[in-house]
Amino acid sequence: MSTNTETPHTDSPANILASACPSRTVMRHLTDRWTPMIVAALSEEPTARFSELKDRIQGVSPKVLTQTLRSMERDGLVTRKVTAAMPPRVDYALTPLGTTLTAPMNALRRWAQDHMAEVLAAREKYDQKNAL
Amino acid sequence: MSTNTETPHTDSPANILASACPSRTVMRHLTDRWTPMIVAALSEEPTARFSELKDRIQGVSPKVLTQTLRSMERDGLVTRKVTAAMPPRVDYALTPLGTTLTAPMNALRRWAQDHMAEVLAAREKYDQKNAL
DNA sequence: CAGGATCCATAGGGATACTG
DNA sequence: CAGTATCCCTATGGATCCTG
Repeated sequence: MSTNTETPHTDSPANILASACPSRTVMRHLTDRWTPMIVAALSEEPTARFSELKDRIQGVSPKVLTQTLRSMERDGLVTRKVTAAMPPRVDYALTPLGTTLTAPMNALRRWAQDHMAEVLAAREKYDQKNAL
Repeated sequence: MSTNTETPHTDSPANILASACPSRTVMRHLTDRWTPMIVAALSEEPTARFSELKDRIQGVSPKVLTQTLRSMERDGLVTRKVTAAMPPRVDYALTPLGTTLTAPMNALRRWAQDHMAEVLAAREKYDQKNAL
């Protein structure tokens, strides 16, 4: 496909640390406030309606949930299937690409949950030392 | 320690999806704009000076880098060692706790880098379909 | 039900200049 | 060198009301 016959599949100069690298925009979306939670919810319940998501992800507003879902859809992480009817029904699910995200994303989720206490303790200690 | 003699070590009701759960604040810090990059940098180079970090993490301003490092220090992820001298020298490194983060965090980083092209392609396709 | 529309608040973060 | 100090801006996200 390319004129370069060397390094056939190692052609990933992508680097988060480089400011011009597009992978940064990818990373930023992955770290959007609600993205990890949507991934978490959809990895537990493979397909979910809008209001199911809204209920399971406590505290998210409909507007922002929509925004984030759209962004994820645009990035190819999520599918949106509309079933025209009354009342309307829209189902969200992870794409194959999105599914490959669940492992790393849930790992991060677990880290946050598992180390919550340690982090909280560290914060207290830090705040004490540095004069509340 | 507790009056509850059951489920001795399963006492982690931490859940990202619950709005009141403190793990959310942990997660939010993990997904701060520059946190993943600092973890990436410090996992490659175990100890680094301020300006080294600033150079390796392209585009970060000194102010925001300081902010993020402070926040990570407070959360117990990073140590800050000052060597008083002229010129001053400050070294940053991951704590043991912070080190346990490198795996999940770098997994996410790799995902972003490895799937960059796919995501970019998905975006283009989406934008075309939905009238640029 | 699934959002779109609107208005609004704030905090995250950028640029620059300065200092111990 | 390793930051602070300032000023500023806009993008993220919250609240509320409305609609196909």
